[in-house]
Amino acid sequence: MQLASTAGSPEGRPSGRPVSRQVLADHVYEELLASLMDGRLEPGAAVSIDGTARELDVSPTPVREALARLEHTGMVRRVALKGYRVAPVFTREDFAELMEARLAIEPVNARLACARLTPSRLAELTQAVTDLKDAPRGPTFAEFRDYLEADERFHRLIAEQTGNQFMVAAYAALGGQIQRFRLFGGVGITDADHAIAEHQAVLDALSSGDSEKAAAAMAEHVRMVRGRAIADAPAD
Amino acid sequence: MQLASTAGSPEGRPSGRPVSRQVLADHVYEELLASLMDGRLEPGAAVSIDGTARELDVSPTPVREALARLEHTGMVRRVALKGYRVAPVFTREDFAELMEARLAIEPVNARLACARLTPSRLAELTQAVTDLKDAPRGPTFAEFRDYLEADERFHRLIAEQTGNQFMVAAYAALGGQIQRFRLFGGVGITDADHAIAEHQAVLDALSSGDSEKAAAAMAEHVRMVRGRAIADAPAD
DNA sequence: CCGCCGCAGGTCCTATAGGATCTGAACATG
DNA sequence: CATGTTCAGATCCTATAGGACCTGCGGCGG
Repeated sequence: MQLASTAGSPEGRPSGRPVSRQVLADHVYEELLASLMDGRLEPGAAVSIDGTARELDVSPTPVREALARLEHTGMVRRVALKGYRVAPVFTREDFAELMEARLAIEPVNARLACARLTPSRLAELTQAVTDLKDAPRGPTFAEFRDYLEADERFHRLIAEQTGNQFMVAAYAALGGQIQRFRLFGGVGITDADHAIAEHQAVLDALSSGDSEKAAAAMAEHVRMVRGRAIADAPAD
Repeated sequence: MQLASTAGSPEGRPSGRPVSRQVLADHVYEELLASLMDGRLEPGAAVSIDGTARELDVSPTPVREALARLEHTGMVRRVALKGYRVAPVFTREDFAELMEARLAIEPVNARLACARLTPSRLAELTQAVTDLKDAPRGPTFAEFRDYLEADERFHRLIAEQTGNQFMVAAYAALGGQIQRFRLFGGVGITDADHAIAEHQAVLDALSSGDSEKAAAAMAEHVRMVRGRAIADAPAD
């Protein structure tokens, strides 16, 4: 088994990955996803297949495949013969619907995760909350990027800890939207102190082993997020 | 604005769709999805890109795009540089997880749908239950195909009736798996009489306007499905 | 008889070419 | 001035070509 060297690239990989070779479409997918998550692509902006291919210096074929995958996540939308566009900005109704969905799913995740929590996973969750507390919260995006990442990681870890592939899939279908909303929903991280306290409460409930308490703490957290966003968000 | 005539097709569309032209990749996607839903592609079977392209008489490019979309539904799985395979058979654990996820999502859907049920939607739901009762239940697949379709339609209509795009997405992520399990999970439609009664109960609760009752009826239905499947399914 | 090697076919992956369509702007006309 | 037309560029969509990799099979040496 030798390293992949699909194209010329005569200099070889820096310290080549031994296995799990990567396909160009995967690279394009991750690149586009990062652009969407980081807000480099604004809602409504067109995502040209040919243009992206030129920008990433690949052919349109892998870009087309990456975008086809992205479409199913709701981050981009496609119109036949017209191309892809970044999904439009969230309205208040969208936000209310998203929170309703989170309320249906995340407390269940917390309850299931609590029942089979392992020490190593608990450590990861604790680390996420610690990162949340330590993350800078400056005004520019670069400065609260780590905060958002830790927040998303906390919720995703709980979903994964359920051990239920379908609950993970259901959360993943929402997770990207949650992240996107944080960027463009009009509410910054003015609620950091409250949010950190709520995350800590969820973590405490989980480590106590009381499933119902964990579910309740998560439900309370989501409700509080909803309440603060409604209070802060500008009228649309 | 004129009709699409992408390829030769000199005879034109039978009664051409005025708008919403179709792209080859869409056609391939629907064709593959139908094959998966109908069980023509068995779990674990390889889905060759080139082979599918030859079979449908198109180039590999649209097939690749269609498969990229299908991957995100969980119906097929992809291994880099090795191709796509139909997702493997459900185990008992998979089934238990799927039912857990349904229990988290579908009662919420019933409650939300109940709160904003329109007469026309109620008529559609009633029709679905009627179709369920009238559908043949013979031993061969062709004979209970309509039964499965009506069953899936009933649940999907409720999800759509919530008016919540995220709950629809969450259900859709499960819907395909539910359908697939019905085909290969080892349990046929021996439970039709019970299932029909439960669907009727959900419908009655919905039309009564009692949201909590609707949610309870749906939860009961899912629990009963789980119970019957566990009783019927062979040990794996 | 058993293991190794080369080869052919199939498959995946990417790039490229070319036809069809959309978009926007310049231009002509009432 | 308003409106319709034309045209060029960009874009989408599909087909095709070719390189890299895997797999199975027949032949050869031990």
